Amino acid sequence: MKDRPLVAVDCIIFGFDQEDEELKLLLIKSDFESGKSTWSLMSGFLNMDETIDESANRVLHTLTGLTNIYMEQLQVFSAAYPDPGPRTIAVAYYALINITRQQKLINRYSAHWIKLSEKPKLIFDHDKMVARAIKRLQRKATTQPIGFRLLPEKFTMRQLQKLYEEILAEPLDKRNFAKKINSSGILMKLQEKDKKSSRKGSFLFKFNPEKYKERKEKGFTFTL
Amino acid sequence: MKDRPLVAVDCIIFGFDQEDEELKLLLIKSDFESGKSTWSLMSGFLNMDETIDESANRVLHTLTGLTNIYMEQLQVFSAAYPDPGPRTIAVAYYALINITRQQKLINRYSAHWIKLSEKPKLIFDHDKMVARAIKRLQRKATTQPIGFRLLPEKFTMRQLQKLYEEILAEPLDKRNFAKKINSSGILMKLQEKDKKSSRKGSFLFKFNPEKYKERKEKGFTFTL
DNA sequence: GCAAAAGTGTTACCCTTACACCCATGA
DNA sequence: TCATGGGTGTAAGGGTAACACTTTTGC
Repeated sequence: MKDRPLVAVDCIIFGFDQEDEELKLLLIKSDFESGKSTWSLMSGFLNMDETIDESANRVLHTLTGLTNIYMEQLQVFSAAYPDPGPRTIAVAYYALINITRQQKLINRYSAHWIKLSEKPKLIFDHDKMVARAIKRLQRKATTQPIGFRLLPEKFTMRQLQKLYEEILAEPLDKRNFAKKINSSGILMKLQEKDKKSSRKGSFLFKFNPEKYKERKEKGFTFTL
Repeated sequence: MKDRPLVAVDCIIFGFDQEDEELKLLLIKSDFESGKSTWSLMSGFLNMDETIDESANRVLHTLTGLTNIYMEQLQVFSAAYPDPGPRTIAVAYYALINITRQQKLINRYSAHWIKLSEKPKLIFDHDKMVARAIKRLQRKATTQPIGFRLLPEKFTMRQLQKLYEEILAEPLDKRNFAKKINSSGILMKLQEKDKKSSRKGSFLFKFNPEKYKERKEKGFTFTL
């Protein structure tokens, strides 16, 4: 009989903070060993009665209390973990969540939203996982309409653009961006305006999943 | 202490047959249970002293005797395997190999090259894995110059086009194809001609990895 | 000389990009 | 009335896609 490794599930959790308009990561701080703090991704172990996807969802749910979150498997990382302890392999998932929705449960686990630009060094090969997740997110977000998962239900064109600028790490042209998004026809323009960010106020939009589904069936593909 | 699953490694092995110009899969036929034959991917189990990548290479090497093969991890599949037996998760890899290079070892394992278009039903969730691998290959091949891995060192423009037509499952325009490939500048046109396929003969080409590396460093990206 | 595949350019269209001014509002 | 962000159109250029005829050679 073969030996078996322990299977960990590590979650790269992206959030977009509308306050400071930055992309953030949800990280866990463990203060073991006399003040030397260590940062890591949120992790758990696979149970024998669940699939890996279920496991990842459970881990995320435990931390945030959230369900129905966009999650996708990245890949398996099997680099040797620090020697003592059993052989472990890690399956990495990334998740997209809307930051404002929850804050209660997070603090219980000493989890913190950290700006991507200020990411500390993480344990094990978690840094590699994050790098990989960013690349995947960049591709996915320009290929499928998943960016909306990081925003509240109603959002302004400006917020959406800022989000994509953060994801792609490059500035985008305001007019061209609006043109492209509008021509895709998968957003509903609401009559409401958000007046927080300017005196004039800016129109709110909503993602329209039915419209997207309908177009997709006709061969349309979202591309930014 | 957590329970631990058995970790299998399953290989989706693509080959391009220059004889009949078709994309093929290397599949294993097991004739257990009175004539009822079952098809599957080439599989093995993870050893505790190797990474997953190493494991996949070992499995492939065992079957084909080949080393230095293009392999890439697809993802983990953890669907419930037929009930009896230990809990297993499977890491799928896909590989690209040049069919003509080896045939000896393959037969020992009753492995067969099967046309993609004639793929039988496979055990477990191997069908899902294959479907996934094809999609991945389609994306990768139009994005990075990996198609050459499926051809011998020297090949004609026509063979390359046929290969891409197989991968993408759609016909391509001869002139536009040559134009694009040539303008990428990563092929060397040799003086030799291959005279097997026509009286006139067609020029042979070689992939030029140095040139590709050089261009890539200047920001060039291969796209078909 | 003819059959069979190889090789080669041009044009139209679309999509992408660059770019600047007026509008609405609250203070 | 003015400061602030919101909203909008056009023109040029580059890239993609469609398309047909000539060349070479073995038989």
